[in-house]
Amino acid sequence: MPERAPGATDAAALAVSTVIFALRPHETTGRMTLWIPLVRRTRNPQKDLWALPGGWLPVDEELVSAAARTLGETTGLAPTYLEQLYTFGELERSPGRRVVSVVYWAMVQSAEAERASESENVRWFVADELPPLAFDHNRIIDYALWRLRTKVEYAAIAHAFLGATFTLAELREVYEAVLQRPIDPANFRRTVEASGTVVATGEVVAGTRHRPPRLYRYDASIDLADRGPLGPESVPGGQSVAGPSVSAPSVPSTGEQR
Amino acid sequence: MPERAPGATDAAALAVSTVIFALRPHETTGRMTLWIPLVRRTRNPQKDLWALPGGWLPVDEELVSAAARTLGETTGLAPTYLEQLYTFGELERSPGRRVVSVVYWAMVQSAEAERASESENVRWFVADELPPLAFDHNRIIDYALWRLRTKVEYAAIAHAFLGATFTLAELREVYEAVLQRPIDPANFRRTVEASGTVVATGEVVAGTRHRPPRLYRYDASIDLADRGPLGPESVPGGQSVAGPSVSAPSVPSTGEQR
DNA sequence: GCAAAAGTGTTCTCCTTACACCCATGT
DNA sequence: ACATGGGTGTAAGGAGAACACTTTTGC
Repeated sequence: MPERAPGATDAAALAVSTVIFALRPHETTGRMTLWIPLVRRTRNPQKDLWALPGGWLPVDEELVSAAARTLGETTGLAPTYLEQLYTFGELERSPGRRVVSVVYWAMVQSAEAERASESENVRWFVADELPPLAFDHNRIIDYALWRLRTKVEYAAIAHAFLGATFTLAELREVYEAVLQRPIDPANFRRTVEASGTVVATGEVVAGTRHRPPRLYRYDASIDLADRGPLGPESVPGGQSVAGPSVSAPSVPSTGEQR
Repeated sequence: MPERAPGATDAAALAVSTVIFALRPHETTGRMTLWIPLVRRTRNPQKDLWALPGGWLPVDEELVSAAARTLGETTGLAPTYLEQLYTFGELERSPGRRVVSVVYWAMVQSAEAERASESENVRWFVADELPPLAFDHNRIIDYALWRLRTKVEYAAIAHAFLGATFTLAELREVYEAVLQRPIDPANFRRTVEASGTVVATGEVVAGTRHRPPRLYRYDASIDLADRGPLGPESVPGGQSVAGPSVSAPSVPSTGEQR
């Protein structure tokens, strides 16, 4: 166990990347779908391939901050949820140099994501229809997708795709899009209400061509209580940022099978 | 997003540490308890404080390999389970220098751990009765403990503390020690058998002063099937090593409350 | 036979699921 | 009125918890 840190030539390079999720209608089917913004690599290695937003870790910047920063640089948005995913460090994952990437995953609000910046070098892709990406980024995204879909079933994070207030139908649409299966509205309502993670505002939405739905808001006090031993981190620009992944007490996953 | 990795002076140092768990009788109560081996720091900073085994990451070594190596150097054992826990990189976690630590957690067999090496600079501690440790290592262990206790409830990993064959009473004892609560033997049996993760060998253990219990073995084919998108990594010396944390299909958590 | 742990059977309760049905609004 | 989704009622099925009871060994 050497006490002196290794020099530049004999050390791995440390990078931070982020898998960013937003919910938008699918281009052809129109159904709500998970989208991910990627950036085009402008240099070698892997020039012109699409890749996760990220960069080298500055010595004086926190890991989460670096993730939140690259997220902002890519989407122009602040994340509503940001959590460390995994650290990838295989010897051969980047040709020529040993790179260790601390990868985060994030959720941004769907409404905002609609007007997210898109340019020659930044493009949004449907999460399940990705082209071959740079490095091991396909594998990383597969894992992030799995984590999102798993976590949504046991933790109250779905609201991170929505605004401050929302109808239960909107919340249910998030679950259906993420889990890719229909959910029974009746059971969903009961499960969510029983979980206590959600509070009725008393207001309703008018203008629909049917019975006006009630508006709900997430109970922030509950969110704080379920973080486990390591509390949520805070990042300058961001809102709610999760520390080491910790289970929440109750989250709806009700409804029909398949 | 700079393309060139930063040099030594403006880069964080990359370290790998491991939280190692074994099950041994508590020194006073005699009950099965979680133990953790720690090493005494022989240099500054934090000289003479106890710390997690670990070291700087060599450029040419895989992250898991580095974790498995430090584990072997500390306990003299090969891990039966090894999984990445989290990456800690707070600016102020190590005085004087920016250190980013990729932390793994491991389980070693209890029987072997009995005769694990202990010396002036390596000592085993009861996991819930730790002194103040170096750096943020108390916090890291708290998180590792939480992860172990959470994961044991939904993934079939408890057998990693045991040998190739075991009785259901031994397996139950593992659960009781980790979860710190009594479990009903009758319900435990049914839940485990229904999970399909365990197979009877047909043999029994003689010599007890009661009815001879049957011996079981874990079904390895099931273990492989539940890894999710990223399969288990393999490490030269180790046995079963888990890739990015993925849920298992079924694991017992039956029995009495509290 | 007795103690002790292995192993089986049975009931109760709670949570999830399925689905019938009523409610409130726009057209 | 009627279409549409919001919202309520209710019953069936399954998993977990509690606990009585039977089996098989050592002493």
